Amino acid sequence: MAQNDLLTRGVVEVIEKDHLEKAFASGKKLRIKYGADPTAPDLHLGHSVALRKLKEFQDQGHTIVFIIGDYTARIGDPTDRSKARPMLSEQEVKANAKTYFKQVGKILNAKKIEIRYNSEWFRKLDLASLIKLMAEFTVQRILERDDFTKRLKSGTEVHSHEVLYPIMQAYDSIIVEADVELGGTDQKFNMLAGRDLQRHRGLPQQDVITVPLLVGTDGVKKMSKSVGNYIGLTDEPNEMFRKVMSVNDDLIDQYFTLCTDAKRPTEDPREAKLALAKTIVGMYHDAKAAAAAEDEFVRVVSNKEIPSDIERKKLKVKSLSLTDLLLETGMAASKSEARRLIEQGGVKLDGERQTEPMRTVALGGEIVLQVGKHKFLKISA
RNA sequence: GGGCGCUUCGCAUAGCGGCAAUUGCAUCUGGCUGUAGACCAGACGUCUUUAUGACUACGGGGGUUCGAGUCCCUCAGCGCCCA
Repeated sequence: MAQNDLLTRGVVEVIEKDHLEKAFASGKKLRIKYGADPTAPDLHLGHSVALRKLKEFQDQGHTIVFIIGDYTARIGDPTDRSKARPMLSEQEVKANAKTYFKQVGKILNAKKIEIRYNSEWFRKLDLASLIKLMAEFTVQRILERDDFTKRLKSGTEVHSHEVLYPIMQAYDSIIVEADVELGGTDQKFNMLAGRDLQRHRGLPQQDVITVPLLVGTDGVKKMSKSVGNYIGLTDEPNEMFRKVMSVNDDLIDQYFTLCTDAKRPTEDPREAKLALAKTIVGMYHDAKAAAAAEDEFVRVVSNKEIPSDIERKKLKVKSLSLTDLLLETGMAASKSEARRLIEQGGVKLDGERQTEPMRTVALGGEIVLQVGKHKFLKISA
């Protein structure tokens, strides 16, 4: 990829651009810092935006420094009170990191990454040093952060430890001697805090690159696992294909730019999205799987045929009511739900719509049970 | 330390003693369509002999009452204000 694309495609802002360009021109190998959260080891396309950018730098011979924020994770973040996020043990952090880097390896050369756990230095930081560190920032400066301001205005609480996050992240930059820090636009403030601290200590300031936050499949909120609008890097080809196809039309261009190296081939949204889905599945699986997924999609979704590969389940009984069948096979969570689905016309047996909840189903050979549009199950006695 | 208030479906909300309980979002089903979205219709505690049915539910426990989400006491969690 051309060097000028490096700082433009899929990039929102570069601070300081001139400085960074000079550094590139000098041929110096830079240390590029990226923060990772070990609490959520499942990566999705949203993460891939930053990772793909890092990959470009890696290909130029720069060093990617991954900071695993295990220290903060182990303290637990009470901001999200609804979840009462549990503290992670050392083993859990390690296990998460392992799955994390396995997925990162789909994009970056994992062997060349420098991995640092921030517990390495925070564990040793005593109170006196922490106070000294905090003295290097003013409360005003910290409260400038957008979400703090908003929460203060609206009366939502801001826990006092939260103001430490930007400070800790800034400290990370000092320790790993970052030349550049890369992150989503939501990280801008924290990354700039790194610059502040470096300047304050008379160190060279890191440059900051922000990348866009990918909007999720719903077309509204940023992609995240908890919202459920995500496309996971480890999703099965068919599922991945389907999810890409369900992306809002307005996002097609954005997805091409941020998630692939390709360009949108055509104006037609359906065709463009098929190409997009095929490209993305090809990236995280392979071309063969992508082609198969496309066939499957056309067959099942476009032509409404039965999928080629359906899960099977054996039942021990010879006959039972339709409601019980849904319950037994786990296609419905309760009898009431099963009844509801049947009454609303969402249940088919061998392609025939069923409307009678109490009818008895005789099990002999194989029958195909369909619930809703996507759930299929092959049942044998 | 003193005063006030909050806790109801995944989230958010209504609820001045008759409530399986409002509304929005989310979710699910059906319709429409180029997949999705948007849009339209419906559902959204469980169970059954499907009924003006039974049971379980409005933070926990106790009480008043024919009857309590609603009133009283108490415990817990959370928040606001004054000092």
